[in-house]
Amino acid sequence: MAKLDFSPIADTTRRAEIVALLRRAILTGQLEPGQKLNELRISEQMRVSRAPLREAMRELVQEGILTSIPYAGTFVVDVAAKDIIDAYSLNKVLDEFAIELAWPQRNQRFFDELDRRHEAVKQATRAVDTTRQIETALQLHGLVYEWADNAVLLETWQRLTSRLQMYFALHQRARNEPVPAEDVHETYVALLKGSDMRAAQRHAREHIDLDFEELLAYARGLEKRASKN
Amino acid sequence: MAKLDFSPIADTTRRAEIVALLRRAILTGQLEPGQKLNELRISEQMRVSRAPLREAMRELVQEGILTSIPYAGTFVVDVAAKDIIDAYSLNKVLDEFAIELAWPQRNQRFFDELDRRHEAVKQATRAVDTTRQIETALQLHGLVYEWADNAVLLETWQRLTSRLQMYFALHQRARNEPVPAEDVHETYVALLKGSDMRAAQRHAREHIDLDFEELLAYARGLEKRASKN
DNA sequence: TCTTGTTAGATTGTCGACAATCTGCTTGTC
DNA sequence: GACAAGCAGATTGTCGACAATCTAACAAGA
Repeated sequence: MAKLDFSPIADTTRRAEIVALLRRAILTGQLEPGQKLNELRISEQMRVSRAPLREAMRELVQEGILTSIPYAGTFVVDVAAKDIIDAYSLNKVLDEFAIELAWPQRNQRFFDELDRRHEAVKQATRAVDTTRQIETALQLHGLVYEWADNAVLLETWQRLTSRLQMYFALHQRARNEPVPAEDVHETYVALLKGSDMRAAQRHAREHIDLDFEELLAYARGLEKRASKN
Repeated sequence: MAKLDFSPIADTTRRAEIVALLRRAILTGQLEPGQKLNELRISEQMRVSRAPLREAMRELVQEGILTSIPYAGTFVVDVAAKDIIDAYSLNKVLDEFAIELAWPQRNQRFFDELDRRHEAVKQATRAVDTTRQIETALQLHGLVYEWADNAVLLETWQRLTSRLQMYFALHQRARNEPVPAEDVHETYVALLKGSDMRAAQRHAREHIDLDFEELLAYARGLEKRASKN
């Protein structure tokens, strides 16, 4: 019998589809921070009842991108400068740990996948598709987590990623100019292929800091706007 | 006007109460790993409809202590040795980070709270209340996270704590003998009061390893039992 | 004018019933 | 006896309606 790996079939519940739809809307910035989600309106738009919609919302609340106040409503989480700083500083620590765990697991398949994802980033960059650019970049960074062989770490990172993606999207949206077309991941990929783990960890930190500077500037703008109200 | 700090009023939704009830049942081991949660039966026992119960379950699924399979049911997560190892190794990294962040924030209030929580552990130990012993020990360890002033880190740890508490409870439940009455936190507390941060971090790691050895032995038993089926 | 009480409208929380799906048993066929 | 098809029961997923609660506007009184 020919050996064939089947991927798991898609979730067939409305709930799962609603979660995907809402998550995408939030992470791409179509739903803005602080915005209220009206259950009746959304359920009518999606042509579903409120039950699966509400269950989906509970999931996203636990995922940390929605926040719920009883009898008041469910809102897209507000983003403060502090949140971005916190997420990034934790991300640094986790990245270092992930690289350490993944390091001995690296093999040809790892390198191939690394190249594949790097290529996806470059392609999105060429196409000037900012949303996809963010997605692919995070997927590139996610590879070490997937290879770290630590389910809890991977899950933690995926939760963190949700917010990072949201922050990036907001950032991109805020500034009207297009994203830089240069490829900042060249060194990162090269180091992950190399033999100096410490160097790779160090670069991951510095690389993150680089993006961080821009994001932080955006965050400060948020703060200023908030203090006006 | 006298200055008075009001704490936020309790959540008044059935959903929130159900979450608390179920979480407690799982973390204390009353609901065993792999066990199926029958919605109709539970909703009748609690005298609520299935809607808030299901929403509560979604939250606990995202929290990582329940797992759901569409049209099949919702189950208490299975615990494998690998899960315990993964959770603990991540916990070590986070502990080190938390201590680093909390270190410059320490003040008299921190030390007072540290003593208070330490006292709570000792009291639970004297009373041979194993469930409470686990709870208080985790709260003691949680202090540095609360003082680290990083919301994302704190939230991550709280999620991790859920599982750790569950693992400990299962462990305690598995062995019939009572828990050791000695106090293993004396050194931990002393080091957090001291001036050598590295020493405190190092001890946190080793201390965790200590508990870990016992837990791992339990985990191996689980593996053996699983392989029989 | 400021505060307090009231009320109407909108929105969230909860309920009971129905639809979709799964599981295990039974039946029939070879 | 082995195996597939089909049926019945139980359980989960979804729906529409009702109850509880909040918000904002308005009225009444100090």
